[in-house]
Amino acid sequence: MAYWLFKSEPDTWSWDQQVAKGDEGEEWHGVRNYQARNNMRAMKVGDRGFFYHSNVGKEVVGVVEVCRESAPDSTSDDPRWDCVWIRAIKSLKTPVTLEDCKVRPGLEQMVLVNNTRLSVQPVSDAEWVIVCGMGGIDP
DNA sequence: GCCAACGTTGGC
DNA sequence: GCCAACGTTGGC
Repeated sequence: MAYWLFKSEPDTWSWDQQVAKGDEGEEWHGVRNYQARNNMRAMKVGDRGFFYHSNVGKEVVGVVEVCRESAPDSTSDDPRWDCVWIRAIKSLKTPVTLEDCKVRPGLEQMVLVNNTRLSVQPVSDAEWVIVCGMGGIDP
């Protein structure tokens, strides 16, 4: 199973809104970046991801699961843009801030730390375990 | 609100 | 195919 990280500005789409969608989940639409899209195309149903609040909070707040594989983005007429659906699994007991990640040994290579502008990114197995630990949840 | 980093666009 | 101009993201 692969791990990912999804960024959203809480003013646009927050963790609370994602949780409110329940098991049905929500289309992760609006991504217009090739790298982010390619990451979504690589996802499989059942893959897990972190839900990160950018700008406001700047912290990982929850865990999501991919519930539909990549398909054309319903909010775009451009066939280049695909996206997956994700559903909320659980909230972190303690949100893990960007600042925490920057100083945490073992997270030096994390994309969140090194490529601030990529909105859908891969997370390594080791990083997943570390961040779950920081957030007070089981991996 | 500013600005650095980065991606995309379009003229040549 | 290069590169300047421009737009967007996101941390500060």
